[in-house]
Amino acid sequence: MKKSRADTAETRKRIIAAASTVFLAQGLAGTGIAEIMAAAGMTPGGFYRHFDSKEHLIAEANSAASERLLALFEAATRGKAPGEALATIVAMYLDQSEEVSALCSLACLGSELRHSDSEIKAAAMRGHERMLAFVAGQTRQMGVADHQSLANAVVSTLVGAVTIARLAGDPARAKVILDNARTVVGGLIQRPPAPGAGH
Amino acid sequence: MKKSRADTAETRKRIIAAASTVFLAQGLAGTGIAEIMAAAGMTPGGFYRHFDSKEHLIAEANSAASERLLALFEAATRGKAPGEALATIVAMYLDQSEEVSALCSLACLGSELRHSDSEIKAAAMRGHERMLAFVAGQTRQMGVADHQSLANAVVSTLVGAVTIARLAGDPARAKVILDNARTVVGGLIQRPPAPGAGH
DNA sequence: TGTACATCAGTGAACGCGCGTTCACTGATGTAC
DNA sequence: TGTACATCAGTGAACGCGCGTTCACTGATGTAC
Repeated sequence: MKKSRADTAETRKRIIAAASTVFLAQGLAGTGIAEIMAAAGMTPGGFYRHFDSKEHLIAEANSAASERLLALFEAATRGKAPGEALATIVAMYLDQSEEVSALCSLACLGSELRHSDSEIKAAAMRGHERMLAFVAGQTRQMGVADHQSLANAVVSTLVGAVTIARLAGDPARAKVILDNARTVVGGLIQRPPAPGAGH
Repeated sequence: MKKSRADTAETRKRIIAAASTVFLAQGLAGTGIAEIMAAAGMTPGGFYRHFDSKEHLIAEANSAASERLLALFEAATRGKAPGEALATIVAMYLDQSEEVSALCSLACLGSELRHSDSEIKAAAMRGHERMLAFVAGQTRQMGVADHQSLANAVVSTLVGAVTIARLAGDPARAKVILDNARTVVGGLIQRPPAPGAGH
């Protein structure tokens, strides 16, 4: 049952979309090819018509996830002033519903990606690069002196807070972690640290 | 070849110590029982005289890791003034050599722990609790208004920065991430945000 | 435009490897008398 | 204190399950003429 070229491309996208969702939710090791294919409405054997290995799919799924995350950031901040825009994405990312943070490979898969092959790590780091560039674009427009440092630290805080909050079984505990991160990052954005304050 | 009770207890500790090191370095899924036992100088079969399952060992290895991390923090800050003490552990944790951060379950295993069973997650969160208590103890003594919020955000930033830095294959990239976190956290400690600044 | 054939997406069973776990066995330690 | 026996830490081979991957097969699509 050969499919038309359009159908084939469509199927490939469907597999990546399914993989992206399931990997982020269940982890890399915790998700099997059969499960992903079932989520895409297919049987395991068909997988290898589209990808050479699970590793290759993981790399593509990560790229797709960062694509979606950045698209959300851009859609939510279009036309907003830099300060407001940054506050918006911080709030979105740290929202307890995890609608946004569940798309972030760094927070959902961070430690697992570290032990994956270099192609996968490179894809994940491109995601970090893009997120960082987005935040740094905001801090730069806000006129922050060392806008790169601040942007980098903000991204680290967001990723760390969500990583820990996802670990906490207790929603109340997760809320405290996310709320505190939001408060402190919010303060940081409104009143950036003086240059060289770290030493 | 039965061993004396002291020997048995010693062996158990040796397995936990080996497991703690190898798990943190290679990840949970990436480390087999046979490998841990070899690192402890034994063969796989002996494992089950000491532990019911890999899961139980993981929980104990995490507890041991947080024990060592906190012991390092305490040893390094003994007799120091709160501000100086906090700056010291931030610098230790964010050091690129990873001598200290390599002991932190949250940064090394964060996303993998999330999909482990609840006993393991509980052990990891006890580690977070202890680290948070240590940092909050410092910020409280420093007279920070909302010392709990600040401590929570500092811990999140440390964990996030190390998680991302470990992912980066490039040491220069890792250095930038760690340095920026140190600079911004340093500023935060010296000049804490005004209460309610986040909104 | 029609026809014959090659291509190839998808199926579903089977393979094979890795790894957690089990097991029969060994021999030194601890205990009962 | 000495002797006989039970206990049990550790060995190393084997088991068995899960999962990534392969494979023979199907049948619809695309292409050559």
